[in-house]
Amino acid sequence: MTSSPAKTVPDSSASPPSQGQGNPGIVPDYELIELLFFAYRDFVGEPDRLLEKHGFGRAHHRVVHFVNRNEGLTVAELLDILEITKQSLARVLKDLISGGFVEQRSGQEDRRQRLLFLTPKGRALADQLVGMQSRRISRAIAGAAPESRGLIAKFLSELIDRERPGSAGQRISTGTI
Amino acid sequence: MTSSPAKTVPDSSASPPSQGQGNPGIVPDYELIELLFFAYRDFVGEPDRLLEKHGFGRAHHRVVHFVNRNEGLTVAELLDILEITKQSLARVLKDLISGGFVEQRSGQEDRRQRLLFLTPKGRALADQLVGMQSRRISRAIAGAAPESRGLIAKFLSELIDRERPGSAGQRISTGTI
DNA sequence: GAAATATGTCAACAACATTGACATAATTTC
DNA sequence: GAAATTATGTCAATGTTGTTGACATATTTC
Repeated sequence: MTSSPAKTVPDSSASPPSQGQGNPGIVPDYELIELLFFAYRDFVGEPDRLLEKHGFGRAHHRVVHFVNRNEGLTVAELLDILEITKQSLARVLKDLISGGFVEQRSGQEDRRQRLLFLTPKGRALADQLVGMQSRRISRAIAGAAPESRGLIAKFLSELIDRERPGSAGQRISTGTI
Repeated sequence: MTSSPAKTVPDSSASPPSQGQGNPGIVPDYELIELLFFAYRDFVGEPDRLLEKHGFGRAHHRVVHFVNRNEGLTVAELLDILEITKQSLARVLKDLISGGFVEQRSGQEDRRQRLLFLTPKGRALADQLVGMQSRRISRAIAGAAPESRGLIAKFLSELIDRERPGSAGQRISTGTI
């Protein structure tokens, strides 16, 4: 592999590949599209390597994260946030419960509900994961103008779907969150 | 499901879940962590729905995208960008070639190489995908201060790993791209 | 008491990733 | 020119995460 490395993200020169034919009036934003791809990959890649040591994957990460952020939430609420099926959640939840990271308690008002909580062990893991992602964000934003953070948050929240009823984006835009 | 929707992203109040115990000095950045999750999900979710009509998935999207962006690249270069295994690539590449979206031609200097090109059909698909993602970005950035775009691009590129040798991040930071 | 709800579980399947081994053709090295 | 290396393809096996659809149980609501 002594071949020249593929050019990819930051090109300002480079022959225009296909000039957005069939997309009248839209300026192809290759740069941000690819930056989102690479940035997200590495952003979740680092947690992945820690999770692997516990035999967990990304799905476990999401569950631990949102239970940490919303202790006592119901299974239905978690499904609503993650937008996955009951079965997909059940699988990873089972791992997390049997591993002693997550606990279930019956709801007091409605005893059909299984409220989800982190154990101290689960909280420690969640904190580690949040820590590494927060550090990465902090590094990435360091030295930038003070208004950057707000602009970035605004941009990301505007990327989220507003139409899909019940979606995270929907809940954000209606202030239900 | 008449239960109250789970709070998740934009909370400034809310009881602090675990206050980053075990992460001395790190301020947990729940907001950006979750915005990245939701934003990326919807950002790739829209393309997903178009790809489904062709019987394709995300892996096909990535291949079409990077072949479009780098016509004539070799299989090895594509593997290098995607950071997946030969087998994973082979599977989707086979679909794309048999479907008439991608073409292979032997290299002129090195005839072992199979250079990858999009057919007009493949280019049309790539353009559609780039179009919808570009529109989403454009909408998200509309009305923001003119310097926003640069700040966002900087932030995202800073999220990318610089250490991993040969990685996209590495290539970016060394200007090899 | 009947209907609706919250959750759990089972079976089957699909997409996408992995590893490791091996085959072929072409190029490079000595 | 023979040997080693390289670029690619392919096979078999496996794991994670997602899906659908059906069904069971406990609890709440009407």
